[in-house]
Amino acid sequence: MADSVVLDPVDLHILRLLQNDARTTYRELAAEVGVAPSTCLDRVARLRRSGVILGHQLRLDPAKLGRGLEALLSVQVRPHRRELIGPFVERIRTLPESRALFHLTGPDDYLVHVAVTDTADLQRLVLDEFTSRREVARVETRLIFQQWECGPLLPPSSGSAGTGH
Amino acid sequence: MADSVVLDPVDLHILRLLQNDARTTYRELAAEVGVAPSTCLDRVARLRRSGVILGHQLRLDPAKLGRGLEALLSVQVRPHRRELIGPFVERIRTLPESRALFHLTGPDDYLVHVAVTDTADLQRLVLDEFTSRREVARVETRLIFQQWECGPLLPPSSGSAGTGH
DNA sequence: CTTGAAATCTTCTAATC
DNA sequence: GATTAGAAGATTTCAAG
Repeated sequence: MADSVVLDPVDLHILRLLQNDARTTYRELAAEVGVAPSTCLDRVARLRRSGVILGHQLRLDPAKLGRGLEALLSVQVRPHRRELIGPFVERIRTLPESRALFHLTGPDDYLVHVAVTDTADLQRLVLDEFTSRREVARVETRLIFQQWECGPLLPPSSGSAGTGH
Repeated sequence: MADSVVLDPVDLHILRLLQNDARTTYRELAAEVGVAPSTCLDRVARLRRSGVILGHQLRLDPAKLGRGLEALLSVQVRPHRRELIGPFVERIRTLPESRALFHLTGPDDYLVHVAVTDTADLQRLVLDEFTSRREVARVETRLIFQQWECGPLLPPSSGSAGTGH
């Protein structure tokens, strides 16, 4: 299920192009990669089936939606037991302010990436949704000055990833 | 530039649908929202022009690409001056292991989300690309057990965001 | 993997409300 | 000013080689 997949240079080329712009047409992909459009269709369908491509996502600007302030919240959940962390995760995941949630090693159990209107909104969020919860032992808030997406995700340098199956 | 934009219920409905699946056709959007396909085209084009929609992105599974271990690195850069942090950011952004980079308030200046092959790969990355740099004063590594994407990004509850421009 | 054709989708113009 | 209908042009998709 989590095993890596064998990718040839054509797959990698297609993935790089689609990561650059997920709306690139099969015709353009074909011209760029040097195969027929139907081959690109076939490759992309296979990459979807094999789970390499999880989906197509819209990137939105939170500031344009009235959520111009972003922050990371480090949260300790104590005691750190399944019957407490399950509901915690579910609640945090469904908050409209939450963008991403990580379960981590280390003293802080969770990291929550949130997008809010302003500092007052952030204060409300921390007080009403985090520190008010019995299982939340500690919350540390850090504001995000700036963030960057990084280059395309590709297999480690060898070129074809792992041993496949 | 970062001002929020006025969105009516049709825009919000379209955004919700596209965040669910960015490949939804205008025809399907139209049927769901209750307007003509050409209207959907128009709305989406406007949302792009106004900057609400930044682009279309492919979501990939790092594990399937041979990067089954993810981690967050907290980094202190000292002294924290522009002539040092500029090259640092540029270098980290272009690492194939980097997925996202945040400049933060608080004692740790940067948070780097990385995807690597295994713990040996992570050790190499930390030693060769972080602690070996003169301006990196401290690196704290936390492994990611699990991560979740959260619900669709929408304007704060009032329904239409901000005052527009 | 490619060709080629059919179905579907995107996109534009003109007309309408 | 925004929306719709309809038509032309692309694109996607499939079957056959």
